[in-house]
Amino acid sequence: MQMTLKRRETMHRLCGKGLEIFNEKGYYNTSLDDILNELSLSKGAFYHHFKSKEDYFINIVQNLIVQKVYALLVEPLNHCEDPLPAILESLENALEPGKKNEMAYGFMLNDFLTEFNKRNEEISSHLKSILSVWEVNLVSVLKRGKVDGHIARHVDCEGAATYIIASFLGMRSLMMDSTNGQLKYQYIQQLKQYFNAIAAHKAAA
Amino acid sequence: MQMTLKRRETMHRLCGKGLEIFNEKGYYNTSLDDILNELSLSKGAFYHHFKSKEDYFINIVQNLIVQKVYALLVEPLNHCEDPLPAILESLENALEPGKKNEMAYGFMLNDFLTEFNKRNEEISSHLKSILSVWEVNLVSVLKRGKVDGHIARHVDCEGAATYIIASFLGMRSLMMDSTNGQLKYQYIQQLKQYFNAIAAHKAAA
DNA sequence: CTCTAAACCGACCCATCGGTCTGGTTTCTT
DNA sequence: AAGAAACCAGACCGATGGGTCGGTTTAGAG
Repeated sequence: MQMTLKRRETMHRLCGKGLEIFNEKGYYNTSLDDILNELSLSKGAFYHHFKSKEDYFINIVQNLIVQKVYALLVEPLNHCEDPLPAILESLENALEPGKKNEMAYGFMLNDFLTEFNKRNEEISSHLKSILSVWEVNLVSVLKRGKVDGHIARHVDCEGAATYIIASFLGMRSLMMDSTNGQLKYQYIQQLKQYFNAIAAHKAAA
Repeated sequence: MQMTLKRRETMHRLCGKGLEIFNEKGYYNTSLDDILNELSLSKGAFYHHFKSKEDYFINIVQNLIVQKVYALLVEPLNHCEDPLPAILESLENALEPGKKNEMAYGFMLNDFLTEFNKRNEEISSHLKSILSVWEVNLVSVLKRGKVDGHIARHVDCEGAATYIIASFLGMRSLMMDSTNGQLKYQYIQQLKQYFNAIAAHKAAA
């Protein structure tokens, strides 16, 4: 039983540090030794726990990234009254630079998505399925908002969800280097304009 | 003189095929031999014309990609009356799948941007400067639109430009695999909503 | 204290790929 | 014709990095 604990602990350390460095330098630009040296572990230790670099990364995706996306972008939408402000807040939150240099700028789906596209079908599909979860949830929240009278009836919820996701992914691309806080502010402002266009406008209260 | 022509012709073939394959498989995932075999050329030929793979790609960026962006996204905006519809059309155009399988889906700035980020500062900066040209032009066109009374006075043109670019880049991320024509349609529709929000609404005509 | 198996080490293997080098062939110049 | 310069072929080099393998340590069970 203790051995299983040790195993878990090591795997956990590997995954955590792995995500950190992969996010920093990219998957293909990070060698196993880069990570292993950092943790003072050896190749042998690594291959004792994971069958390949790919297997390792999939593990990271499914354990850490999924959780991150869910916590930041999915869950917060499910306990709100008016969806539009809630979505806005979740996006703003996800674009927030992490405390210290840890996991800067929310999460990194877009970078990985692009990196694995046309290069590793397996990993790509895992990442895409994460996006899909987000999208489905967005659509459902938007539809609810329509029923509740917060969103105009003419709005195409699927289209809106896609559009929101696209703008968010693109924003992360633009923010990838320059720590330009301005960008985030601009984005939120413009998104508000868009949300204003699809919100239900109550008869003058 | 003839020699110079030969040189140009070979370099041109190399760049064309290079962009095609790099776009297809990514820069780091494409070896020189991949390209050379396709053209029945040798390493010797290659290194006679370019000093390195990096030099080669920069050549491609500055000759081919710059032109593509300019022709698709910059130039069309400079001879229009109302900027908003013109922008919309240029984006729609840029998302169009190329004829045949040649240069599918407009261009590929976002993919390269992500690939070189944190990996090759030199190439990154070239790519970013292309984005910058686009952005500056967008801003200037939007400002003109404001003066001409097509765009509401309260609009932050810089913010709007950033937002448009972000949504476009993100859209290309989403479209990268699935040949989902639906996506493009959805995007254009939602963008229209946004444009509607920042357009100047003439007093009931 | 032993014995076993999990955990771990690190030298090694090997495929890939950017880049070099040598030498050959075509093309232009004189 | 002949020499130079451009052009190209392809064997080779060196570094990198994923993956392997035999051996060593550690820790819990009996």
